[in-house]
This record gives sequence, structure tokens and C-alpha cells, in this order.
Amino acid sequence: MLHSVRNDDFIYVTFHVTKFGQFIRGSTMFDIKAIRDNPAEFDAAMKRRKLEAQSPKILELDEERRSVQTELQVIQAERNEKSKEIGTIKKSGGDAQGAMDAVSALKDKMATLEEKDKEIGEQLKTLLSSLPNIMKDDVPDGADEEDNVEIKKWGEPKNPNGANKAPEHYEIGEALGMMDFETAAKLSGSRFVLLSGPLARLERALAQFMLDTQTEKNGYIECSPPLLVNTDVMYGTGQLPKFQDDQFETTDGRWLVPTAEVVLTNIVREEVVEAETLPCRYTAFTPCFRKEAGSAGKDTRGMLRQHQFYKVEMVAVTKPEDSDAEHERMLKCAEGILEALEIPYRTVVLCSGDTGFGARKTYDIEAWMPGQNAYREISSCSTCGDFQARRMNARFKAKGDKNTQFVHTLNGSGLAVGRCLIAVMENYYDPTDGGVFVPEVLKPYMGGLEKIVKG
RNA sequence: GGACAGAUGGCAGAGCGGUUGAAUGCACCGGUCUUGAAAACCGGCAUGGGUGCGAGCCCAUCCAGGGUUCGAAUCCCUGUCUGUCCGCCA
Repeated sequence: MLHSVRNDDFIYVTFHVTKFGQFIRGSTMFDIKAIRDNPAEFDAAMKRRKLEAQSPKILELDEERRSVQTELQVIQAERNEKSKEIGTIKKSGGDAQGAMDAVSALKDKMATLEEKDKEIGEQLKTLLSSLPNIMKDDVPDGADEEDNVEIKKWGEPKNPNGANKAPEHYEIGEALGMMDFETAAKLSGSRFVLLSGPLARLERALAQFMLDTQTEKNGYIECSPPLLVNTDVMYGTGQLPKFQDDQFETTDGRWLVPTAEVVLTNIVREEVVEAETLPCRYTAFTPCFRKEAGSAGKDTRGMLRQHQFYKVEMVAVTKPEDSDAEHERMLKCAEGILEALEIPYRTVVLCSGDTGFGARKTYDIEAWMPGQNAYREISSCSTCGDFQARRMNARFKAKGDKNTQFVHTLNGSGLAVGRCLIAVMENYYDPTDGGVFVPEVLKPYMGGLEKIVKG
């Protein structure tokens, strides 16, 4: 349920998350003026998202609301004027009863209009907050992941076509005695894993290496953020209200972050930052929590798809004109990790049917996984334009400039640690003894260990 | 968890029922002065929305929500956050 609590176009909304009585505040996701000026363009953008034309309903509500507001404002102006008169009369000791009665008489009408305005605002907000971002023109059309377009391939995949298929990561890990799904299931249920010994350390080494690279080499600021966030924040990056079912919610109305993107991006929420401080680049190594509600039966074996996994995330906040270049830069920062680890990968541009709700354009990096004989997603780098910024009311201002503008936000995995662990295990597997070589760049993080072997 | 005290423009900080959208200072912008700069002086400077070709006019906003009132930044209730003290605890 959505309740608008202001009667202006910059709708502040309280979004009742039922039992907790929590609120979400944020502006509309789209420039309603732009929709008003060019509804056809907006409808075309939604059509690419496989949605029917949205502008007729939006504009109908918008028009209705504005007419109610105009009517209301006339009465409010009258009230304000009369009340001032009463003040003057009373000051000079006169009798203001007549004027007071007149203002009282306006009250019913005002209450009715206010109620109506609120109701229409709710409807409009409900509608708008569930519409996806407008994609960039250069996003290829397509139905699903089959239509994503490969733009880069790096490295030589081992055993392509499965000539002698390598074991899958869970076979390797279980054989080593360092990857235990049964115990994890006992502790937590399905889609959890217990790593131990050098394999647990390898995961930590990967994270350390990624974090050091993103901070020291690529200039991201390391953050150690809260992992439990409020409803406003989840709304800001677009997880709510539409994807509530994918999220873990606490009993006191907070949410476990599904990705550090949520916290890092919201650092600038409700801020007006100075233009000179942009771009802001943040990175964090955090656990991520996801219900994986819609993926029953998918990737059930192994640790590819878990309710909890580690990820090093990159977030950038830029001026509008810089976001495209920043997107390319971020992609390179992610790809650089796989190159340093010498793991073959390919990069694809997601097609219109596969691009996420909040993204204007997304690159996926897929690492080669010999055990599956396939490239699998290991990073996703998206540019969101001002979509999240509008939801968060995150703006910037140039020095000397009177007006504020919405910032642009970008996010990318740099990389998903759990999946990267899988890639390392399968790519560095030694069939002669079932061990896993430690990649060169990780050795310093492994205390100089060369190879993980059973024992 | 208990007891107080707060929350006002980019920041600091007055106001505590009636032309207060809000004093003042800092910051910022324009100008005067100066060889240039600083200082000094003069002027400007909140946000969102509606309406108009436009100068403008109108509405809303002083943490959020609700209430009292002809009228609320100011009074009352609830929530959130911050500070201080006490208790508890990794």
C-alpha cells in the first residue's frame, strides 16, 4: 500500500510494509513532465520491457491530481488570506467572528479535496514505483539470455566441448573434505555451504585480493557498511516494492542486504553533493542474502546459487555526462580481476529481455567453468542513469550553479567471491591428485601455499 | 532497557500561536575599490509544485505522521534519529 503524504509532484510517499508500519520516502522514478511532454517515447521504452503503454493511465491520474490540487490551492489561498485578516482585526481589538466562521466553512471542502489528492497520489506512486528503468538505445533487443550479445572473449577455455570434462567444484571440494553441504544443511537448510581449512582461506584470499585491487589500483574507497538496512534504502535502489519476495526481512522491519550495491549506493541518498567531489567510487566486501524465490530447482547442486554468499561490490556515483565512461571503466575493473587470476571469460551485453529492473544497460562477465563446460555469470555491471537517484533523491550541484541535478549511479560486482572460488577450483584443478593450485596472485594471501591438497 | 535534552535553509544558529519562508553569521554568486589578490563596502542567494509568453502570482515545506486552532516552526500525541547520564552487553 502506498500513501502519498504531500500534494506536490515530488511525491513523498509512505509505503506501508504491512505489520511494521514502516515508511518509504522517495520521489517518483520518472520525470512526470517528460512523460507529459512525450508520452509516445515513454510508451516505446516500456514496450521494450514487454509492458503495454503506461502513459494513458499515468497521464489520466496526473491530470486528475493537478486539477484537484488547483482547486485545493484556491481554497487554501482564501483561508490564508482570511486568517491574516483575522489577525489584523484582533490586533486592533475588533470583532472577527464573522471572518472566523467563514474560514471554518471552508474546512469540509478542503478535507474532501485533500483526501482525494492523497488517494490519486497513492495510485500514481503505486503505478510508477513498479515500472522498470528506461533502457539505453544501444541495448540490443531480445527475449532472454539467449539473445545477449558477446562483445569480448579473453583467454583459452580448457576442455571446451567437454572432451575430458573436469569435475565440478563440489566434487573437487567434497573430495578434498573442505566443502560440506550436509553440515550446512543441518545448520541452516538448503543452499548453504560450510567451507573449511585452506579452501575457506582461499575464499578469504580471493576477497582480499579483489578488495586490494579495487582500492589500491582502481581508486575505490573501501567501506564496511551495515548489512541490515531500512525500507527506504531498499526502495531507493529498487529492491522494493516489486521484489520483496526475494528479500530477507527481519522481525523488526529491516532487511538483509541482497548486495552491497544497496548500502553503497544509498550513501548519497537525500544528499546534495558538490560536483567537484564526483565521481564517488565505493567498494565493499560483504555477505549477500537472497531468498532465490524464483529459482527453485535451478543450480541446486554446489555453491553456485546460495542464500548467502560473499561479494566485493563496486559502486560509482557520477555526473550524468560521465556515467557512460564510468560504466566502461567499471567493467574493466571487474574484468581485471579475472585476468589477474588468469581465468578465461567472456563479456556480454544483456539484451532488452534480460536487463534488470533498475538498469539502463548491463554488462555481464561470465567466467569459464570447466566442470560445467560453460561460461557462467560472475559479475554484472550496470548503469542506472538517474533511476535510483530519483528514488533516493540524490543530487549534485555545480559550484555557482543555482540548480541541482540528479546524479547517475552505477554498480558492478568486482567480483562475486563464491562463484570466483568455483572458477578457481575448476580452472586450477589438478587431475593427478585432485588438488587445486593456488593462482599466482593469491599466493601472498595464502601464506605462500602453492597448492590445496587433501590432508 | 531507564531518565533527561535536542532535530530550523549548503553549514552554524535565532525565533516558541498572527504579513516569519523564517533574524544573524559563515559559505557561495555579482559588483565597487585594487597593478593583481586579500580586506572593506554594496547587492543577491532554500526546495518542490501549480499557473502564465513573461515580470510575476499562488500552494506546500522549519525531522516524519497525526491532532488542537480562524491561523502552527511555535501547543498536544506518536514514531525516528542525535546528544548526555544510568543499567546491560560482544
